[in-house]
Amino acid sequence: MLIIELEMQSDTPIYTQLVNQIIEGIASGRLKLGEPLPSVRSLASDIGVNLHTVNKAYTLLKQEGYIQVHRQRGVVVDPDGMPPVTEEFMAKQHSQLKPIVAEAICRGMDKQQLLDLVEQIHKGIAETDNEKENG
Amino acid sequence: MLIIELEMQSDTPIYTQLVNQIIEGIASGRLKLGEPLPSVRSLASDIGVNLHTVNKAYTLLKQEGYIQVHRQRGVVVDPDGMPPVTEEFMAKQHSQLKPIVAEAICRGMDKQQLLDLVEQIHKGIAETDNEKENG
Amino acid sequence: MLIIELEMQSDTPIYTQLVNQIIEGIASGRLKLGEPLPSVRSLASDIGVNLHTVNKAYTLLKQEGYIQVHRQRGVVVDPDGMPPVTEEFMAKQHSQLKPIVAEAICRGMDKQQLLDLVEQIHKGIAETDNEKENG
Amino acid sequence: MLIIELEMQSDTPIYTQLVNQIIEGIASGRLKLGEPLPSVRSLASDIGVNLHTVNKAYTLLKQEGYIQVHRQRGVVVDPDGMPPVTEEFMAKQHSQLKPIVAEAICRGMDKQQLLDLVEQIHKGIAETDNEKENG
DNA sequence: GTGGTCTAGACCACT
DNA sequence: GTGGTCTAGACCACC
Repeated sequence: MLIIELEMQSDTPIYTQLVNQIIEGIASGRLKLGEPLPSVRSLASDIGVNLHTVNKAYTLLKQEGYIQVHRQRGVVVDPDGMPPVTEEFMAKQHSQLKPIVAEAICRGMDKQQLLDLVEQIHKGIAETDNEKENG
Repeated sequence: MLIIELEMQSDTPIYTQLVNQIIEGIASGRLKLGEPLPSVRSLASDIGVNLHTVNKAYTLLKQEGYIQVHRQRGVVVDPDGMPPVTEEFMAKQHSQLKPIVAEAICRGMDKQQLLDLVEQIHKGIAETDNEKENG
Repeated sequence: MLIIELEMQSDTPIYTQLVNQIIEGIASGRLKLGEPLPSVRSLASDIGVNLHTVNKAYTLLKQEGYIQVHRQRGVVVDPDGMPPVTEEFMAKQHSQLKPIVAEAICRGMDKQQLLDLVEQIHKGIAETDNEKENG
Repeated sequence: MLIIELEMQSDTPIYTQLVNQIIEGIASGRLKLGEPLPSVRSLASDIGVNLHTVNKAYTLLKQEGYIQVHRQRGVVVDPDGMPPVTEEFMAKQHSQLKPIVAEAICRGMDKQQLLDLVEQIHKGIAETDNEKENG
């Protein structure tokens, strides 16, 4: 089971934190394709948030193609694979990264430092992935 | 003068878009240290938003150390330089980058593609800077 | 509940008076760590000011680390403790105290009188704290 | 002559900075009773601010009894001595000190640290005073 | 119902 | 004319 850690005083909405952590779970391999996720009800009670909040997160993940929601089988990580790298997605990545990169430049981080940071984050997420490959 | 382009129907608050674009302006060298920014009122009327929205953006930029409100020269890019790379800043960068990297991994972008994207964005911002150097 | 007393004709902005009184409430122990504060709207209507004025006070207190906006519990005194004594804070204290001390010297208060005044104010704030300890 | 140092990007109005620095000049003994101050015009041009700003500072200092303004002799530190410690003054000191002390308590400065800080500031101002005594 | 955001319009302090 | 403050009223996102 994926361990969800929420910061209730963050400015990031809870449903967004949920979405992010589930996507990170998939990216890291802790959640495998086809693997079941807890029901809206049980997850909501587990992490102590409103049903609507979990529901919103699941709805978003479904819309973007990360999960499937079946009446009987429940919620599962989409067994047919992840959504592709669309132009729309690239545009979103670009617009999200731009202000981050700009701020880094302003404060004097050079390009290599920034790339190192991204690489470090990538490693931090993907290393569990290797365990999956070997497991 | 910096050209501000707002997306009024974006989910990103207008004041945040303003903050980002001004930071990008500084990062790109289009806005130089000590350079004056338009007054709250004139910028607000120029871009067609309320004065308070611009004021909020300026207040945030001031708090983070990007600009100063000089009693005689008005609002200027902080002539004493940009805020440093603090631990707090690195933590913010990390938490902002993490979900972006995770989503990229999920969708099958490999590490190099991601690094290339960041590098491309970096170039896109910094190239105006070079024009300044050479100009 | 903390009793807020505002002087509407003071030259001190209302939001600053609010910030000060809430900080005094925490210092005196009348507001404990983790204790909830009234919502922006209810406090605004209670003390008869605009919602934005209260909001500005809360925003400042949040930025300085005195309070948190918890997504479920609402606004609370930061349960993780108060902000530390940073160099920046000491510098602010110094620059605020300097003109006060200078004026006292001019008017002939000697050092001991001044120290007594500070001690008296300190007691005045901290004594409620003792009541809490003993109560 | 008193050296005036203004911070144009401070949130403290320039006229207030002027008032404070002149009072500190008197407190430290660098400005003696009866000593002449520069005219509004010359001071304004010296420090590069508007006439009105200097005028406002002098007006306030006169109202509080720190200086005298004569048509012929010009502006002088009041030769008859400084204003006394009135109840009104004590009330002002109290209300100014209260939020400073409260914030110090919140952040964990103990009473002695605070008293030490005040004493240190007092010394910093008054030590020039001794030179006056000996001079 | 909560805080967050935006608008519109007003007054004041400062320079 | 500048920024700072305050008000009033509105809509939205979140829970």
